[in-house]
Amino acid sequence: MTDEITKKRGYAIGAMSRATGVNIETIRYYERIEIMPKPDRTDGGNRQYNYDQLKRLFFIKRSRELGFSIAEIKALLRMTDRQDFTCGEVHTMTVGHLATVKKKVNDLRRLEKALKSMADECSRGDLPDCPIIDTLFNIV
Amino acid sequence: MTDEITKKRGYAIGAMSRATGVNIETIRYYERIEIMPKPDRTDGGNRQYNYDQLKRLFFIKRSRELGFSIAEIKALLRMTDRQDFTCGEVHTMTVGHLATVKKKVNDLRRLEKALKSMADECSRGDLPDCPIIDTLFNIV
DNA sequence: GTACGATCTGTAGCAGCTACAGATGCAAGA
DNA sequence: TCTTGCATCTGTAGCTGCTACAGATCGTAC
Repeated sequence: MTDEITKKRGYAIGAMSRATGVNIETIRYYERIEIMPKPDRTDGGNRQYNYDQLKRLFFIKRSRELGFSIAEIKALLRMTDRQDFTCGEVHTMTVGHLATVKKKVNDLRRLEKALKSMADECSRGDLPDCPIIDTLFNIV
Repeated sequence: MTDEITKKRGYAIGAMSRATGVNIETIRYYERIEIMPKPDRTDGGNRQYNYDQLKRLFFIKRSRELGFSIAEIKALLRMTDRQDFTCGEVHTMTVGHLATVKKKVNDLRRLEKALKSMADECSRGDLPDCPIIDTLFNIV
């Protein structure tokens, strides 16, 4: 945590952005879609965030990095906001998400294989005659 | 190839869709973004495709399944349309695409690991106390 | 006081579709 | 020939998750 981020004061949106690595525009977007709360404002109208909001933004950032969709994050945050979640529920969501990630990995690996075999067949020649194009163009 | 799809006649958009598995709306979208040509029309104004256009749509479908972006497909099609491509160029594009796919696979596998270890740590309990949420919420 | 960066709002754009509404086209059966 | 009913038409708006402006104001250091 840098000097400008302590638990004491409020943070401007730029400080939030630097602290979390979330783009300023994206922070405002998160407010608009209501996964971040409306923060306090200075007299002039600039946003002033507090420590809880910083933690929340970190939560969102990390969840996004883990591939959770905004809808999933909304569900997680709703649970934590209400404090009515159980560990089991969270586990279920995580495992569900894990399954979709696994599926994506599998899909991409098949795809990788297909691309690789296409590329391997190709002579890289100078002629407009290419097994890659042929493969893509021929109707099975 | 079904009965309605032969080289002889023209195909309505629905036949194209059934033959390739590409959504009707998507076919019209491909026309709009100019990766599919404007087809002939019946007197009443309905689209009538020919065999080349069917092959082209298959090409697009397959390329999309292989994860090529529309921009990449545009480039490939421009080359084949002009007949001025070389096999080497196509190979380069394919290998480039292969690299981004590999990177995606790696990213997703790291993600999968992280999710798995989070899920494994979780006791699936009935309490609102969850190591997953803790992990996501704690500021490092 | 002034300068200059930070922030403001509002809107439009990106990819790659998908989903309507409301109006026609077309083909098969009576 | 008429009718029924699915297929297709155009145009526009929506989806996800941002990002990128423009043009105005805020805030702070000198």
